[in-house]
Amino acid sequence: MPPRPGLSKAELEIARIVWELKNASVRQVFEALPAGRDIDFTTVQTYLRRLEEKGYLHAKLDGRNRVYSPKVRPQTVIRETVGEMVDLLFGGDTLPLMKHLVEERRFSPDDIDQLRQLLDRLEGGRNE
Amino acid sequence: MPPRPGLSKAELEIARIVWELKNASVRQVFEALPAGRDIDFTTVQTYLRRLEEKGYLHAKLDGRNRVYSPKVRPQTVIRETVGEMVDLLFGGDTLPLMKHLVEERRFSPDDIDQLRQLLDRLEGGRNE
DNA sequence: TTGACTCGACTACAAATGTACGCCTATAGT
DNA sequence: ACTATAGGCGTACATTTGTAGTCGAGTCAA
Repeated sequence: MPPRPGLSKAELEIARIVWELKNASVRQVFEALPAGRDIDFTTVQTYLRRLEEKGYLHAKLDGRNRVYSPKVRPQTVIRETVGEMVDLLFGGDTLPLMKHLVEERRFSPDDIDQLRQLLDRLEGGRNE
Repeated sequence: MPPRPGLSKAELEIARIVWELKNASVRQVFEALPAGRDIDFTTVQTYLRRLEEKGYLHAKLDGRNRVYSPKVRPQTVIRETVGEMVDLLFGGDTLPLMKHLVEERRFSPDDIDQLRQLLDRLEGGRNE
């Protein structure tokens, strides 16, 4: 089986909304768009259709309305997308991305704590 | 001024090579392609031309050869690309991406140490 | 000086992407 | 029943992306 074709930006945006809602009709997705994101209803329809074609979403009929739900797990899409970006931007090396994030994006002290704990847990696992 | 148009994957791949080489002719870029990446010389030419058009690379003539060099700093491109991905995948929230990376990608104990140190430095800065 | 090469410029072109229109039918209100 | 709506479906279409071919001018070797 050919690997799933990748998601475009617009498609990803829409897919994310479906993930959040778990289950959504075109209209629901449309209405969930952030204010200011000004695209046509039918455009959303098209993205959802493509998402289904590409195998990322599942659609079932509720009466004559299509209700979309995730098919591929978000986790998977995230892994693929991030992986691709790491490859392209850092030649596959994750650490530089981490460094970039820590340096360039603002973290609250709270976030930093959480990260520290994550790292600790990792190390724990390793030593077990 | 309109914001620079984004880079496509193939373009990013090529741009990265130029960043590495600092300075490169089409042929040098072509030859620096990883084994197995089988695209035509003229294709590379096209990507470089587009990169120049989009304002990411600077080209100067060395005799009749074009030599490309970075114009926009890699740092900037990385920031934009990563930022966009964080928006798309995590609604702009960086922490989940960090978590994802820590959980899903393998880090060596050494990497973990480096990350810890990064975090420490951050906190130091904050408390100063 | 005649090939054999190499580049740069221009052109080409299919696929993917971003975005929307139009038509038909079911549905709800009157 | 009659009309104004809303949704589904198919279609459209410009732009961007991935990829390459052609042609003409310079360059090097014989």
